Amino acid sequence: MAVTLKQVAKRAGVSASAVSRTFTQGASVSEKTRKKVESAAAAMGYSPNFLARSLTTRRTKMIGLVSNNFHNPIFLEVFDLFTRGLQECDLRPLLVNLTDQTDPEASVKMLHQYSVDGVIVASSTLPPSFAKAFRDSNMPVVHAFGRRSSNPQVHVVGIDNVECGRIAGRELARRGYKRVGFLGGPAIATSTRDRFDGFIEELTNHPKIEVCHSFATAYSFDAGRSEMCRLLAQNTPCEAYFCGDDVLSIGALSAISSVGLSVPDDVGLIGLNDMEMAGWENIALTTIHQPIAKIVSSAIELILATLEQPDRPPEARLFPCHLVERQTLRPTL
Amino acid sequence: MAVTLKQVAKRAGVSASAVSRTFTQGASVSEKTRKKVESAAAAMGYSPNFLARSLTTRRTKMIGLVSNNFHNPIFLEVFDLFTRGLQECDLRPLLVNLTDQTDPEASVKMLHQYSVDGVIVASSTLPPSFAKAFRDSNMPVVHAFGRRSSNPQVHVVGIDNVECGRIAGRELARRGYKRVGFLGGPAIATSTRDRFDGFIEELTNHPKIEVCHSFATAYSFDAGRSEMCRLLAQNTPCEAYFCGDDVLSIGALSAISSVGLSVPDDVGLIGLNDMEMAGWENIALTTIHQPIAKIVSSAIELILATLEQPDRPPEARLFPCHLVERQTLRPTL
DNA sequence: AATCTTTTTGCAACCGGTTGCAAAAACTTT
DNA sequence: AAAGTTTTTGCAACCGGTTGCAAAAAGATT
Repeated sequence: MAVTLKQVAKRAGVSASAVSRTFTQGASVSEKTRKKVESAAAAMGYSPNFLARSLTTRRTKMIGLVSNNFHNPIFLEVFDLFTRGLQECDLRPLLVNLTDQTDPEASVKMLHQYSVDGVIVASSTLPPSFAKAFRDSNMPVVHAFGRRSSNPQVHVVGIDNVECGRIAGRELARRGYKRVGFLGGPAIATSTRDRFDGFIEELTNHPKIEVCHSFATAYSFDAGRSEMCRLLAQNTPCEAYFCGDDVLSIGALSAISSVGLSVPDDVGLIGLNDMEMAGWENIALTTIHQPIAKIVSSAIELILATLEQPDRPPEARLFPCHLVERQTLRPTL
Repeated sequence: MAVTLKQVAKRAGVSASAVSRTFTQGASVSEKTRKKVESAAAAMGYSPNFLARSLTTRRTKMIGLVSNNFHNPIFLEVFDLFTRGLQECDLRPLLVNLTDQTDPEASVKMLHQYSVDGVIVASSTLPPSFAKAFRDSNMPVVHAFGRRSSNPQVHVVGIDNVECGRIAGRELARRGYKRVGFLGGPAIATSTRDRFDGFIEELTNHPKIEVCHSFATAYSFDAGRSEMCRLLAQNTPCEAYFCGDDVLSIGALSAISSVGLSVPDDVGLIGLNDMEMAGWENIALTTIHQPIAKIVSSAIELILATLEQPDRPPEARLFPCHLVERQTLRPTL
């Protein structure tokens, strides 16, 4: 059905190689044959088959984009940035949605079978070992929103979650809260663990502040809401909470207002991410800004560099985060 | 680097065909050679290269997933459903983000060059002609969330937007509003136009009700918010608005409360989509439910059917929508 | 054991391209 | 015009698989 190179060659009265070269960057073709080929190709509506080409060039220009965060609105922004960014580099994302049902190993094999040039794992909950599985299968990998591990095996681009925990702890202390809580995402998520560690660490500097903690089952509105409901039903809820993520915060916000309490007067909240929605006026969440655009573009840059130079030593790029004050923490005393 | 079929054949002491057949569904191989091949393959870590295979089978099992809705949170749900659904059918989505900068024609060519088996256009703003361009390039297409056109050229799966407009109109009338507005998405979006038409049509049955309309620049929070700000600054804003989409409604909601008015006492709002967020307690949007899970699974079913039978006549599957009452319209009189 | 069927197998051509190499063509230089 | 250079060209092999076909092997029937 589709027009092939040979047909074009025939019509243009040249060899197949000539046609191939016409469509290959930097190949040697005279102006005369190029013209002949181009007009024949245009007339027949020919364009080269990328997959056939990839067989010999060993480049598919496809990048596996693997994520398991399809319930956190911030990931729509992330996907938008990734797809645009990759497209600008002439790469196409092959999307993999890692659900509970899917076998992580299978996705490694699958992307290998499709010969993707590289893989970007975009997840703050997957362990470094997952990203490493791609590396073991000889694919360049970047783990975006991942955790820097002690002996780095893959590139990591993200934030310093421990430091974010410290920022949150410091901020709550500064505002004079005396009883504060950590409301994390899933207890197994590396991001939650790190944020927790930083938070606790910072608050050991303030021994008078009482600290408690709990974990939601996911980074989602519902999980945040139900966990906060549980907390509020206890005898002594905290005065303020550091939620592991904005969407958790928004769930918590909803729980708080539904029992008739108000934010920040009765309960303070601080989130993390600064997703678009956090700035919506009916939410106005005080939160720690995570520079996702930078993270994404840096991840793309790093995967590109690794395509050029596959044995590049693993690198960790962590971007600084900062507080964005809105209306869910009471003013400094 | 990667293990090839020939290497496996050599090690197993059989021909290349035997190896190929071992990995091909329903091919004829004796139990004995299959065992030999499988153990050799396992030892060497071989798995067939899908792209090389696709050259002869003419099936890549890749589906182009094209969208331009990367700013509406409902599309995260849509992407989640599409990616899971496709994965279950052993298909992989090649994602295309159609931004203002990207040339629509280029995406047609690109997906053609990657030999995708089919294309799903997931957008309520793109015109039918866009989906048709894929058809013209000989790819099976389904336009999800699209508009049924008078002479259908491609499959369409979605809702009856005109009917949704009627439902909204009927509901506002039933609640006794005397001055109602339509706050649409982009005026060129087919979905907005249809919803508008249905809304107007229904309200002609209620000549006493005054109707006005305006259009936001996009289906986004900001667009909804700024358009509603503009409306509220006018002399005589309406008593209630039908917003073309939930995220517009939420933007509008924010605008209304920021000028100190309350919903539904001062202004009523009804949205469309029933995205997850509409149910969040701090939003509680009354809206028209669009069955996205059904739309998505139906779109996948239809593309699968069309892969089997490429000349299947174009079909339109429109699902009924219904009102979900929450707290942004005043009670019936 | 001889014949007929059915199943399994390998050969070779093919899918749609790319690319090293040597010959041919086009320029330069003398 | 001959010789030397550089550029362009086509041949043929290759990328990693699949598949029609006829021969070989295995199984069934007499």
